[in-house]
Amino acid sequence: MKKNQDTADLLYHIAELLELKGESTFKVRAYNKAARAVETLDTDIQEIYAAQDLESIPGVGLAIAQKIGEYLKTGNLEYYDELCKNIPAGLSEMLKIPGLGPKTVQLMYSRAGITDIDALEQAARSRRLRRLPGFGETKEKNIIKAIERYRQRSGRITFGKAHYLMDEIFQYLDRYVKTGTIVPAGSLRRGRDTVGDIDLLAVHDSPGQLISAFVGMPIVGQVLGKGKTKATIVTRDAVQVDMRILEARSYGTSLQYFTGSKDHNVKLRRIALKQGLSLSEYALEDVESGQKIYCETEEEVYQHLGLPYIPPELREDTGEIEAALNGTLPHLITLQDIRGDLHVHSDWSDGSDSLETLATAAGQRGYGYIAITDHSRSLGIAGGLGVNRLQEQIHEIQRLNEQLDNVTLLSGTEVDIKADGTIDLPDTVLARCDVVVAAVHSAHQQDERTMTKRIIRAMENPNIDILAHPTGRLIGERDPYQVNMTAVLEAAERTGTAMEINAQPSRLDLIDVYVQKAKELGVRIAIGTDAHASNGLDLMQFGVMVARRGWLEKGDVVNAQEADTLPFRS
DNA sequence: GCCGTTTTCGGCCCGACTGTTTTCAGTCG
Repeated sequence: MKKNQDTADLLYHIAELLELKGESTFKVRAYNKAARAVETLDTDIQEIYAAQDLESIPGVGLAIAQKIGEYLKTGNLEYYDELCKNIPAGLSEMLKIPGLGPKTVQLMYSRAGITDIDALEQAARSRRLRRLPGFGETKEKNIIKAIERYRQRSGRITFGKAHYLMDEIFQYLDRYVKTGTIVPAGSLRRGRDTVGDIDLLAVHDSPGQLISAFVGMPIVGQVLGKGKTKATIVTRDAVQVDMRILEARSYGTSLQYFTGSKDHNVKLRRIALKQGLSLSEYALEDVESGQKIYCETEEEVYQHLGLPYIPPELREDTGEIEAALNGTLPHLITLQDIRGDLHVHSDWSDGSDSLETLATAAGQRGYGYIAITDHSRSLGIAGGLGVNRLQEQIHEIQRLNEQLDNVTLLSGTEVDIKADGTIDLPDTVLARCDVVVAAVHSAHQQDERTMTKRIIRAMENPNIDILAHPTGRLIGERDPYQVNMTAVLEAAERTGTAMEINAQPSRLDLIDVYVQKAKELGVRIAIGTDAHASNGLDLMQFGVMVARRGWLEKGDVVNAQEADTLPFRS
């Protein structure tokens, strides 16, 4: 569904160009909103276009629908070409420099002829920028620093990296917050698979002291801002972290506000206004009387608006507010619901721990079972098991199970889906396994049609229980392969194959949008850590996060069941 | 440009911080 992303990118770019042109912010917002809606569609936009139903996409009206239509039909958009003609291409990239917005970029272009980042840097270094109205020496220096940061910045980081960085910060600040609390907000709290920057909120008796400690941490590379209630730093490896100090009486409204998403908040505020209430991070305020209602918890905020509590992972304005109004919010799965792990590697292939060690680790986590799914023989590089070794392992697991008390080891394998969709181990051997996980590990470059056919062929093999890391992406390193995920999900439903949410922070696929789609289709989901050592079992929390973002409940997840009721054990 | 259990026209979330301004505009989240 590359066209969805292409279309969304086009709309995003139009929004940027309109911004630079000085168009109404509402128009800009409209294009951005439409772009986001297209980006998160779980249907191929070409199908929607073919059904002449583009305007059914929320945020897409007549004007944008026509533009999308023209683009899909001809591969071009005259309106867009016209915009590009009048605005130098480099201006869009200048907008990406933190601190520079459309007004500033436009001013620098019209008054100083600056059309890209290189020219901007030159102007700043030669002290020509400070002559512009509203500019000064400080601003000039800040722009130079911002450009340097922009050039070394790595973009969004994985949720896992953000999570571990947050832990590190908490450990450091621990001694300062004995009398208060610090919690994450923003996309980190919502559990997005990538995080742009880290938002932290704190309640503390001596805000000044906490802010000073925060900007003085050893990991700080640069302090971008430091005020009474908020500070912003960039770590040495270029991750931005914001810290805000809150008042205890406003904790609920503030946490709600800074958790976002922006779209969720906008809709929530609109609902508030309809009830005569203005919602800010400080309080709910009666518009007429000016009376303030303080909320110490998020639950109170939602309650005052007549809504049940909406978990952070759902707050993306993808129907959660409507579901809350209708009383149809899901009871999201939690880490405590997980009973086992169905994707684990041992030292029989490229893992580092023995079967016994893994069994013990599973027990320590309260699991009833884990499936040992070492690589099959195609992955020679990962020490893949051939038929004989796998049979040996099956015997060894049977032997161990007789000694184990609370944990059952399931014998399994992670087989390779070859380029033509066949499996690299014979069915006779697969049939002897408790769990067979299948995945693509090669020929990622196949076109969408070939890849889709390949995967579906594998799923039609009755021995295949789970399709692992279904898009093959490695966040920030490798794009997902081209595959028609809707067709794959329909095949999963038809063949009874479970789709995996791979809990590795660099993978985290199936992604949330398709998890939700899978649920709608009645496809089961397995959350697997793909652990290569016993501590890798702890990655489960990241997989559960994705499941929650996909609206999953306990009953939707295979490994939230006990071993004896697993659907594919015969 | 989109949208409608007060609206098909007139709205569209709200406040902190910064740098430059003597009272505010721009940017960000």
